[in-house]
Amino acid sequence: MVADALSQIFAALADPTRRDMVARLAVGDATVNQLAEPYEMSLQAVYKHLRVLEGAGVVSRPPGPQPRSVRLETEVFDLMDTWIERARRQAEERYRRLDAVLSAMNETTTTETDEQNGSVA
Amino acid sequence: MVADALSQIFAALADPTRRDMVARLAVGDATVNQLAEPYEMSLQAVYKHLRVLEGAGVVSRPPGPQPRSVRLETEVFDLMDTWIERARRQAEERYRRLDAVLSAMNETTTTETDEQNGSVA
DNA sequence: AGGACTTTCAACCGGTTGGTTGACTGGCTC
DNA sequence: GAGCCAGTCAACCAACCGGTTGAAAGTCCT
Repeated sequence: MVADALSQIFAALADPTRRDMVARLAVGDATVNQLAEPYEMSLQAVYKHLRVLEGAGVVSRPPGPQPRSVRLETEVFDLMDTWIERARRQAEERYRRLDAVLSAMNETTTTETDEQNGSVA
Repeated sequence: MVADALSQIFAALADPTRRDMVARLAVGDATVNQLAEPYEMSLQAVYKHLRVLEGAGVVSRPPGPQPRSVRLETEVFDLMDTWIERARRQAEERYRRLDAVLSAMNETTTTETDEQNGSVA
């Protein structure tokens, strides 16, 4: 196992319950019980989710007195952003290049170009 | 199942092979065979990955002549960004607020006071 | 029509996941 | 030290995932 960091982060955030926990933790730290309170599932299930988030580095649990706190670890956002923005930038750049090529072709060759497109799903 | 869009997107990107496909598709469209070429796995396995990406809306396959092309669908990046940045912003704002409170406490009350807790409703 | 190639479906397998229940530990407070 | 409460571990289960193989459609070109 020990999947790479990004895989773990994305996988951790692929669950709605876990995303909700993260959203709530962004507002403020919480204990396991506070975290579990809104959900229907058992406390143990929440704890398991927590361990997934912790394993992905999305969350940390500084040791402390009885009601241990859970804290959001915001660096993972940077990791995701880096990957996402890289892909996005490359794609956009490519589209720009493609447009350039197309318009260049349009200028030089005045032949017809019936290009019908209807994307969108 | 029809899990919500974000869950599907995150889950799709949680696999290294799939992320690699996306990275390569950001550079340019490809056919399934071209996509599959670098990997050890069977063509069918690649196809399955493709369907996951397609199901998440990360990728589209406009109908066309025999070697069908696979195209990256960049809108999903916006969806992820929106979620990520919202969480990040809230967390940062909260830390800023916390810092303000702490420094304020440091200034006004130079004596007693160990009121340190960060709980949440 | 035949043949090659691409695409897709289906069944199967081992490992992981999300959830359950039950039991156990660790600290605090009487 | 008894008891409670928060947190944790372990076993189990059904469902899902990533991969395989085998077979069936399409689709294109002679």
